[in-house]
Amino acid sequence: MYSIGQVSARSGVNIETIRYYERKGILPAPARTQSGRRQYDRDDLSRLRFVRKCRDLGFSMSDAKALLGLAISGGMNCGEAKPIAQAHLDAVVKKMAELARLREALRSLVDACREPSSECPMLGLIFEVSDIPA
Amino acid sequence: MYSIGQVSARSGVNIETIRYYERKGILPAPARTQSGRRQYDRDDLSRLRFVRKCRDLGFSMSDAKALLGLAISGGMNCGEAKPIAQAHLDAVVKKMAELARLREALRSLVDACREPSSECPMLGLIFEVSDIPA
DNA sequence: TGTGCAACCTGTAGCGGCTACAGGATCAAG
DNA sequence: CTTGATCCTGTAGCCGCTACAGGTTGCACA
Repeated sequence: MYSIGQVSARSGVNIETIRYYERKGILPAPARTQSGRRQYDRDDLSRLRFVRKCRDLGFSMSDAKALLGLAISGGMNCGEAKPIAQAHLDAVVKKMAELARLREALRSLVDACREPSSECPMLGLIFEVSDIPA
Repeated sequence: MYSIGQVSARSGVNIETIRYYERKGILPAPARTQSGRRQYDRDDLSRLRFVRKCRDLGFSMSDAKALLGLAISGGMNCGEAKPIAQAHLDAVVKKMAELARLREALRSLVDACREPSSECPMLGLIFEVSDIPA
């Protein structure tokens, strides 16, 4: 039996965040002591760590909730879990492509500022691109 | 002279977003007609497009505000603009590295689900990693 | 047994960057 | 003169937390 402070320390998840997960229904509400304090058991801790791991992997909270549900409900069926992970993987790959474009655009802007000029070419470029066509 | 709808169409920025930028002080408040409607001139439109371009480049709103300020205030000095862009570029590169790690982790999880199994290995892996050490 | 402080509780508000209303005023065309 | 598009303000919601305020417990030590 752990207090919220203890599961926080053991999971690396902020106390406020744990309560937040509970409020949002990501985690089931744990038992309470007579005075109303949350009391977590080993399974509660495992679930919290699972959610934390999902978040570390970049899954949304609703994905984390769904995956935890699948993991808990005996099933553990790839049929449902894999597409969630695959979709997230696809999103990550897509995001990386976007960032790569951004990086190149930023590089060319920063490179434009090689020699010190009173009229910053970078700012000029941003203005140019946004010049009035019509 | 453009209405807010016209600058929205010409800049590709949502009407509500334009008003939001004004509220947040990113853009200066434009003139108004007698009846209180916003009236934008060419410069207003240029500024809006500049901000939009900054946002497209992934700059934060406060960066966009700062860059616009530098671009407007005659100065256009690289000395102030370049570090902002460089810092953002660094952040983008860092973010890409994070995403690359994520992508590999997700790939190995998804790959674990090659052969159909009733006990999804992916979910097992997430649980494993979050197993109770102490 | 008192006392002091750490840890807990609930509820609410804030962050960034929008988006989406509600409920009203105004404009321009038919 | 009516209709419908466009505009106005103000407020609330989204995500995933984080940070309070203001109150109750639990526990160690004198």
